[in-house]
Amino acid sequence: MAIATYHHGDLANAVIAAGLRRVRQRGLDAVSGRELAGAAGVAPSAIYRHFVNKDQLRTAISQAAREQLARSMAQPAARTLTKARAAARFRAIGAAYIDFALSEPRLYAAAFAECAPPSREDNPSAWAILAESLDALVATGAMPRSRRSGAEVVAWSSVHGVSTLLPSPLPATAPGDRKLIVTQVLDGVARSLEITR
Amino acid sequence: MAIATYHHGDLANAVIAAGLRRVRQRGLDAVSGRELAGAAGVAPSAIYRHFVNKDQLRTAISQAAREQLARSMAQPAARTLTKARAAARFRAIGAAYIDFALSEPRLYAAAFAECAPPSREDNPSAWAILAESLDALVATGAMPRSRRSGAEVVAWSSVHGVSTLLPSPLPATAPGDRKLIVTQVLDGVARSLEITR
DNA sequence: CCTGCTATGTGTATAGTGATCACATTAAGA
DNA sequence: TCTTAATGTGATCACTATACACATAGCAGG
Repeated sequence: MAIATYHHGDLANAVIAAGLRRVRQRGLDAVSGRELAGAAGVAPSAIYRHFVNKDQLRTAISQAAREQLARSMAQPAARTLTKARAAARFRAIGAAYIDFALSEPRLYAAAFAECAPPSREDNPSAWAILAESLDALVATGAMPRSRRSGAEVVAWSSVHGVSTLLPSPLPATAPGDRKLIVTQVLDGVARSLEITR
Repeated sequence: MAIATYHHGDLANAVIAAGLRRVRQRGLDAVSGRELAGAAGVAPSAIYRHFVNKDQLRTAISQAAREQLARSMAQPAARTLTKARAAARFRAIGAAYIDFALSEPRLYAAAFAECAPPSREDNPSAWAILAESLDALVATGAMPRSRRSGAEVVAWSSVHGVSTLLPSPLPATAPGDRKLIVTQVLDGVARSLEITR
């Protein structure tokens, strides 16, 4: 943006981007509309042309954070599907999820802030990525078909749980211990879903 | 409290109690110091004699919520320990945790609000309850000793994950489906830890 | 090119919030 | 009883969300 124009042109996205920056540094609770407006070079009240509420603004930021999480979960699908590759990809998706939570804790927290719960419809990409990798497990015979139903929730629960618990309630753990815990949880998921390779 | 005295006598606890009431209705973000002071029949600034910060106040409320959760997890220990009883108790603890999250969603969210992460030291009772039930599983031979190390995190992750995901991201599920999901996750934990009965 | 319509940004105002501080009141112990 | 430290009060400040009347400009149809 060079010369200041009266009309911003893309204020909504600029505000969300500024919000994400703020969230990474200080967390979702620290974002104030005035500050984001200032960062976008605009008067505080201008925001209300694009968001009815501060809550809606928070929701939009949260949604954007969820999209970043989903992007980081995207793993290259192997061309030739084998049991081992399907299992490895499934595991990599879980590891990516946990990695995101550990490397961007505030963004991760914002993504699951109470204000804006994600749902299957709301967040199709992440859910789809997981579902697809589970289908591949069944297709390659790495997981019994009988375990397929509800497997998304079982897998997501474990991964989400450890992602939430690792940074805050169990912060005393050394990086090495962390890695061990992650491995243990991912192994547990595999055992729980009877995944073999 | 009958006659209004200048000195309240137990303001800190009164404020926390009012805060918990507020949290149950509107969530942790909706609590304002002024309101809690009003509920306790005291001037807004009086709170600062007992909490240095609003953040500390939130932390105290969050801690109180965690204590309620731990209380609801307390399950009667059987006198004569059998494999089946140890397994049942372990499962009941997990189910109680999930029940609490579903019946008091705002309280549960407040308990794990980012401001005040619980830790092993901070919240000994819940951790101790879980650890003890795991020890009982090993003692009765319901779980191989090789799976004991780190089992707390594995179990807690799954249970915490589904507790967090069920109310908000997957709210479309019918009560019956919920029950099925809970069963599936608890079964998964048992399989993951190789618990038999 | 003009003319108006509509989306978008500005400035000001209101009410509620966290926080501070000097001061008032009281409980408890010397 | 007197003193002192703990606790509550009231006034005050800076900041925030939000509403509203007004200003500006992009754009469509003549």
